[in-house]
Amino acid sequence: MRLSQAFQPTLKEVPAEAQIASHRLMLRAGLVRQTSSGIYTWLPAGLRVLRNIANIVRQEQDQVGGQEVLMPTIQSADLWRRSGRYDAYGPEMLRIQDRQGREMLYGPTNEEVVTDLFGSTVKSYRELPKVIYHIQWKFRDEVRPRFGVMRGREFYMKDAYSFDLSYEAAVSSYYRMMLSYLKIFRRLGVKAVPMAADTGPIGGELSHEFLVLAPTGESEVFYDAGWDEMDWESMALNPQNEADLQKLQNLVKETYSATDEKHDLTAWEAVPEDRRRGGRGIEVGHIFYFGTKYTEAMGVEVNGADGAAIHPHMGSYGIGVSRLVGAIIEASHDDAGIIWPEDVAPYRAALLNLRPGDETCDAMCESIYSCDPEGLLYDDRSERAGVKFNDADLLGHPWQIIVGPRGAKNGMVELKHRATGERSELPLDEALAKLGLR
RNA sequence: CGGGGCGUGGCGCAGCCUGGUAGCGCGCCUGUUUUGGGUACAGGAGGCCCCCGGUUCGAGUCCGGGCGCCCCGACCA
Repeated sequence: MRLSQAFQPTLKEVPAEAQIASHRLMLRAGLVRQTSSGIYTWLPAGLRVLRNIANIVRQEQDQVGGQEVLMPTIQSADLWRRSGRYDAYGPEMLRIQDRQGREMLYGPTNEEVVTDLFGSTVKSYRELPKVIYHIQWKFRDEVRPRFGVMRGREFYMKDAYSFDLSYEAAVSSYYRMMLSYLKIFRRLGVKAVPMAADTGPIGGELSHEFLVLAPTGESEVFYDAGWDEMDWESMALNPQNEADLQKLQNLVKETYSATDEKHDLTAWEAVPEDRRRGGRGIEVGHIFYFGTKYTEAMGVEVNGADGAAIHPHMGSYGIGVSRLVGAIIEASHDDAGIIWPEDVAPYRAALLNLRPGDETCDAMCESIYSCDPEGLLYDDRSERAGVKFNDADLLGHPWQIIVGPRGAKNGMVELKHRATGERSELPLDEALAKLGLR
């Protein structure tokens, strides 16, 4: 993308409403604009990040057998009456009426829709287990939206639902999903620790939240240093292997972690003092096992091998995709701006032409740009070098390819790594090779 | 939902107490200048002062009501 043609506004000054780093940076870098309290428009760069995250989530969910669908945002109240949650959910649910006066709602979650969908299509035990998920906008009328997209009212969420024939199978699905989540967060470049959690209005008995550690997090967390030390790559747990899932389950049992609401002082005392870790965390995922709560309430059953009806056991698994944009920034930024992990960055590199109009610089930039017009943000504006440097740091692309008259006439470009600040001057070909552009 | 605060060009703010020509910085446009970390100078555009009502000769300013937004707390991907 050529920056001169992009819809990419950056702000020099910080809008007064933004209090925390990620919110300030998202506004300054032109990722989002607020349209009303807790509701945002995503601008091109922000949308790219949102999609990158969603794609990683999608790949990993497919990897563990997830089937992607797209359920609606608007749901009927009747469906929620069948589960008994229409009255239970409270004012957080946005309730609306259509022109016939029918009661509708903007979905805060999708257990009802998915359970109904499943029940109306799946009739035999042979079709289980199933994992159905979608990535869709949700609305929860929060009492107090804040922190930008971290606690918006409208938010983008991946929610998956598992259906199993037995408790044991459902627990396997639960830990398989946990494994998938651990991998997702690793790929997103954040450290998220699963912590014992309350089940809230979704109900159920087994539940973990995934928390990204950050000082601005809303929950207080307590965990065993073991979580910092686990080497998931070399453990290579296979989600399709029951023994590996058991291993994970044991690790979770043996390695303490909890948010303040589930904090267990007795168990905490058992953790050696020098291994106790605490802090604040941002909840970016939440998984639940809640058994037959919805399948029973909504009368969903399949036939077993012996012909007897079985209420499938369910779990639900959420990842706050839009919240993750904020959480990642919260965990990865400096005074100059955002520092994107490679896989979520809106562009893999910024290409800075320090002197547009200079024949050598222009020619070199054009040849670099043509390698990957989609993945490079080419700053071809007639701005001063300082402006370009500052904007590039603010936007936080993993790399900056700096082309100035000094080096260009010798066929050299400068490469700056945003995360380390490291700069090196390289011949053009070497630089391209290093970034995988050639 | 309880407590606090704020609404004035795109952004950050002053002006309000003590009513009388709507201001500053940044950004934007034009020109010159500068050319490796937000350059300098000159000229210029841009404002239902959140809305409604009241007081007054006169309201951004005072009074009443409403709306919006933010912050702190209790609640949640």
